[in-house]
Amino acid sequence: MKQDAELALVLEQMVRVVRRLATAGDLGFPAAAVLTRLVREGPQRLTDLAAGEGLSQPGMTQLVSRLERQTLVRRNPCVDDGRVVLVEVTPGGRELVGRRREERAQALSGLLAQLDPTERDAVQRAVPALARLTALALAPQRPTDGGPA
Amino acid sequence: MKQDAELALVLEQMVRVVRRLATAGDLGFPAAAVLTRLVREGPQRLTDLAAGEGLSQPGMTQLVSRLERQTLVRRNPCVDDGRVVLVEVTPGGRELVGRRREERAQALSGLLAQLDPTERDAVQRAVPALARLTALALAPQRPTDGGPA
DNA sequence: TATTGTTATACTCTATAACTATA
DNA sequence: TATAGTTATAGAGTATAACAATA
Repeated sequence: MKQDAELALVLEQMVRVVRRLATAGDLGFPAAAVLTRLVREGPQRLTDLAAGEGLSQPGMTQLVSRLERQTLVRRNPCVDDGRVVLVEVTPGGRELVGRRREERAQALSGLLAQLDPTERDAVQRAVPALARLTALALAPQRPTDGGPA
Repeated sequence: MKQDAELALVLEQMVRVVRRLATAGDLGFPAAAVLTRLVREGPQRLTDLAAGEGLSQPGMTQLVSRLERQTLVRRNPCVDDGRVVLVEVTPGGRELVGRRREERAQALSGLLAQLDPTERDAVQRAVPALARLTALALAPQRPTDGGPA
């Protein structure tokens, strides 16, 4: 369908837009995502972070090391299990997440303000559906399995 | 506004989704974008490609070099001006763009099929507005300048 | 032996600075 | 001198394979 192709194009443009929406701290998308997750969900094991962000475990080790070097996160040992590392956001990291959220909100509302009321309305009506769409796309997909039995 | 925050979240999720929508040829997002542009618009100068994709000129030199190594593009000299390089997609590159487009369309229509008719409708109605939104966001922004004089 | 995490290595993506070649 | 492009260098982001430490 033609609509699908247009939607695909718009989605790809969005990728570019989102990457320019917030730039505080000079963090890339994955670094910001990890930081945001730590703020939202509290300290986490490295393995869980990797799984949650769809990265490999070594990839997450390195990302966390970079964030640690910038003192945005801390590695804490786990008392129950000597193997696990609990990653925790620092006050500085928390503050940066807040600033990015601000930036993003500012930029976005500036853009929305330039749309016609009709357009704004169309976008807002689509948000729940788009949220469902992304949730479906990001859910662990098992094509031969219709879901939980 | 609360809606803005939700929209921002959805947009970020979209970034993840788009990156998983098409994987043929193992190309990253920028590589695929350059290739697609070359298919759509024909041979281009390196400088124009860099400007069009929002990369630095050296960045584009390297990206084009990688694509050339994979024989997805070719560098051609320009007869009018010995300094310029015209980058052209090869048949293999063109074919790969086609395959990726297929993949993406498949994945996307699979996702849309899982939405309710109401949700699908809401998404489709928002596409033009979202296109405008991304166009606004990606336009060269000069806050103190209302546009071409 | 299985799990958690790190190190080693390699590749893409990206920038700035310095350079070459052509106009 | 200005423009087009490349090379040098550095850093983020990502993967797989091999390893160490703990359970």
